[in-house]
Amino acid sequence: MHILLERVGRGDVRATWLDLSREGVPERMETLALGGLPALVEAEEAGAPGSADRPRWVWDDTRAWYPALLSAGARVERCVDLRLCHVILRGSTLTAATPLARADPGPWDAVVEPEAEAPAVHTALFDLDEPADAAVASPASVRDEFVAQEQAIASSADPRRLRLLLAAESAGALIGVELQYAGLPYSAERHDALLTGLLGPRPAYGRPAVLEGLVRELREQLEAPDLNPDSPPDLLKALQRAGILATSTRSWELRRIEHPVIDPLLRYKKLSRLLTANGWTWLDAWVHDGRFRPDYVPGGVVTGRWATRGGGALQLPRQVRGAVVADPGWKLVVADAAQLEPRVLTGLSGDEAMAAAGRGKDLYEGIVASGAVDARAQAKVAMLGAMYGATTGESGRLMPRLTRAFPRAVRLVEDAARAGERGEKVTSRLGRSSPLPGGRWGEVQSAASAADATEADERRARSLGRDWGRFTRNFVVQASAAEWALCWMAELRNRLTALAPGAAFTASPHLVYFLHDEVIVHTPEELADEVAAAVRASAEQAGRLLFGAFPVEFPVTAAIVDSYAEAK
DNA sequence: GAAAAGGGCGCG
DNA sequence: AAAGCGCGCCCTTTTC
Repeated sequence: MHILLERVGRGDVRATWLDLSREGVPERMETLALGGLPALVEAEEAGAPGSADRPRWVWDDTRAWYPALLSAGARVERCVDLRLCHVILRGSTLTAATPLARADPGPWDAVVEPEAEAPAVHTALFDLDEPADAAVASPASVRDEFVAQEQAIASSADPRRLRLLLAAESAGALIGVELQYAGLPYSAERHDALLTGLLGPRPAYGRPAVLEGLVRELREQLEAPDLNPDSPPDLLKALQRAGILATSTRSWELRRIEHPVIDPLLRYKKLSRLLTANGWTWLDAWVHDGRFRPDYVPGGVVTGRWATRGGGALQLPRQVRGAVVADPGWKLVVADAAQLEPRVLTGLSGDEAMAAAGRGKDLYEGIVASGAVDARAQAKVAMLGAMYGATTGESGRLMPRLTRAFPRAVRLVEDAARAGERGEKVTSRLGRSSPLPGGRWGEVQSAASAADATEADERRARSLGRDWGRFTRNFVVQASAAEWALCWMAELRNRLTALAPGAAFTASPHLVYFLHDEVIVHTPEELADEVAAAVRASAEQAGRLLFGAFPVEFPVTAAIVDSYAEAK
């Protein structure tokens, strides 16, 4: 049963019960005040979890509906996020022939401006004074859009995969809101202690003492009393005056130079980065009441990966992970999918040899054992090179050996690269397609094939083509890996709910962090082992959902710890 | 004086 | 060894 929700009039919501087997004819409709919605949701969600008569809530945008429901204690098991699904169906090669994909851009294609959207965590319970244009959809369009999407899926080239993708994407939208609601358990005290230990006490203004001392040292050693080490041109000039032949001020380049100024300079860079990215200002802005609550954006990346808005949650440095600490009596289960992308490539290509290499062990060790390369580091660099399109260096040199050992896997990424070079779309396992090259790509390519094309035109076109080929090469793997991760997390979410039936969301095991191929669950100590088992079982299930019976394994590590820093 | 671009670095 | 993919965010410099 689908229940469509849309805003009507001022402060009302219309719920429409729709049974798809009845041609989109509504079973019943009900208009209620917004304040009454949590009660409706709770009543409809009260059935046995997972049973067929469970509702699937259909709305324009999960971020606009779910935070207030969650705050009111109304948890939702399943939804359809029409905005996210629309993006997928408009772009997918599997639905290219459908009316939904062929129509001119409409309101559902509008980019949602971050500032037009209420910050999810601060949304009051259905603010009645919300401006009228806040709703994305006009009153009639939720049902029209839902019906159009259903039609597009049904007439697509692979409805099963698309349905799975859209369900996973929508589950991701729910999880994104729940992650923010729960927050990552975070000790501001530990973070502050770490900063103070490395930088000195928090200054009222200006640089902390340790950084100030380093700047003084740099200025003396380089005999540049006005040096601003934060200015790359300034710094480069000072280095060159001191006889250091660097072409940039990047740390990895400086690291190879032997000179007494390099050590303090590298220390300055590291500490300065810590201060500006995750210093006290960051702490004040993002950590409150023992929780770090970043603003996740499911589907925020072209490949279907998530993005974040503010807080930099997906770049939380290893350096500060000791501040992520479980509550007393609780544990963190930190889970990481081992070598996810190469394993996804294995499944995509049906490469039996690579599946065997990854069976029961570290995939890179397995590649060494297969005789393709001599050392684990080589296996890793070769695989990354294949998936990213490396042509030079060690990675490029290893490609022929990798190709000989795993022809199917390598052919899959090569084919994706060639398609991109021709300006075609490529499509992930479940049906997310890459965008077409934009900007001046078309012009450049036609200029290069024109009769009067110069050599420079051709070079430029080839270079742009290769660039786009590397993007599509990586797209098929990264997008499919993102799908695996969504399925993993959605499955895990259901299993966690089942571990503590009837318990309030944040009083039972729940997801608190997601990082592409890694999740953290916050759980009462006594359930930690069961959570770890659920994490592994969910990974197996995700593998089956994407690749059926093909024997590619998806091992996950699951560490039961008090602090994130203790994992791996 | 604001916006865009560039350099750099954190994460996967 | 620092290339080859996807990001977000900070600071400085350049451009409008």
